[in-house]
Amino acid sequence: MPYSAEHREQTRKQIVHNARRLFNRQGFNGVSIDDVMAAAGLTRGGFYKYFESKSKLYAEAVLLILSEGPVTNDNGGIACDSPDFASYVIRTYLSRQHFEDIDAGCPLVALPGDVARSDTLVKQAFETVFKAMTGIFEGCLTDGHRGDSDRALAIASLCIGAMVVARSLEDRALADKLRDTAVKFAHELGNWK
Amino acid sequence: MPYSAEHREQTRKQIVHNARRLFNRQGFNGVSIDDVMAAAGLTRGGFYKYFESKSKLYAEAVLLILSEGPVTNDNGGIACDSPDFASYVIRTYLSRQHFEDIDAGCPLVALPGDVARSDTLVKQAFETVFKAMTGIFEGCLTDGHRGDSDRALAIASLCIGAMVVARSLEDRALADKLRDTAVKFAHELGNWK
DNA sequence: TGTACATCAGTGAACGCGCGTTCACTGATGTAC
DNA sequence: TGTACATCAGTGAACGCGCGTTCACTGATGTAC
Repeated sequence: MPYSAEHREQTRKQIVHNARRLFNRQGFNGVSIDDVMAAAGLTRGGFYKYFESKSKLYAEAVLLILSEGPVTNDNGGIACDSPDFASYVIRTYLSRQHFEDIDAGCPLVALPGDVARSDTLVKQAFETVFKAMTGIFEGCLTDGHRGDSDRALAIASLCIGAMVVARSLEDRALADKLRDTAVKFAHELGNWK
Repeated sequence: MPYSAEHREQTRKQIVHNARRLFNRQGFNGVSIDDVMAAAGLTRGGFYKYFESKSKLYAEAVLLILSEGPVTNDNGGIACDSPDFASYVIRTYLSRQHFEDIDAGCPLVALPGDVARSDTLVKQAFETVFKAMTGIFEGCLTDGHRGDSDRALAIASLCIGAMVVARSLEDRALADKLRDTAVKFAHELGNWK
């Protein structure tokens, strides 16, 4: 039994990690298996020792935001069902840093068009991430809005929509305005300060 | 001078028209020039008699929603600065028909990821369409919100975000709920009934 | 009215390239003895 | 402790295919005479 299971796991992680970065930046069709493997320090041929297909890798890369995203691992020290937490998430999501950091950014922003044209597995991965996001917002609703899952859907849609559009505009000033505006109205919808 | 100018214009229109349909469904990389020309009843070789590059065609196809979209040509007989018109646009935009009619749908929904990775000209086309949409909403704001361009940006982001995500989900019921919810909150944000 | 012709819309082969996937192989590894 | 070996991670050539773009060409057209 040569090579440890740990070695295999490590290599696999390297591949998915780099795939996520590349897919986020270039989209599904813009990234080749060569690209992914080279970024992981390997060559083309070994890919199918780890993944059944490019599509399966894609689905896994989309899910990576949940385990390696900025929000899940680091709550900024705030209780995860408080208005402050919602505010923190919104401001982080719509920050200039997230706008620019496409590599490690949210796949909901970088890949929706791609995903709409992909297979079931990929859409399910996308859905899982989206539900995680709306779940966060729903958990932070208080007062008369507690448990208002529709409201959480709307807030998430607003945040995602604003970022998606912002990244597709040529006018940087308008993109900035769009982010700021979305922060403001997301707070308004959630009744957060 | 063989062939009329009209003939040339007609052929050009055929190409862009089919390109729009195909791009909306398959994205930039998913459509080949062969595909576009074949759909227009022509062959590959003639393409460059009409367009400088695939990218230029893409930009033009994105803009087509403005002249051939459902909203501009047919206002449903409602004054275009009234709350009723805003309501009509929102309901049309988030309708099941628009959800399913990807071919003739809004490029803001079908292509944002693609566009973010495209060149300046394409992003400018995207921006033009987006501004047209926010302009409609802004024109319909009344009462205390008149001229509140930020509010119009937020409403547009919400509508676009909801549709973009809805198309990328596997769960059809959740997609439907997302559309309905966006209709509700877009009305709320615009203070429209 | 009829015909020769310049124009240019449209053709289809070709160029150089990259893709996803397969496969026979090499060689590093930890284990058994 | 040292060595032979089974395992399998990783290699790189190959397959069959499609891409964006170029180009020499064909042939339908309306015009000039």
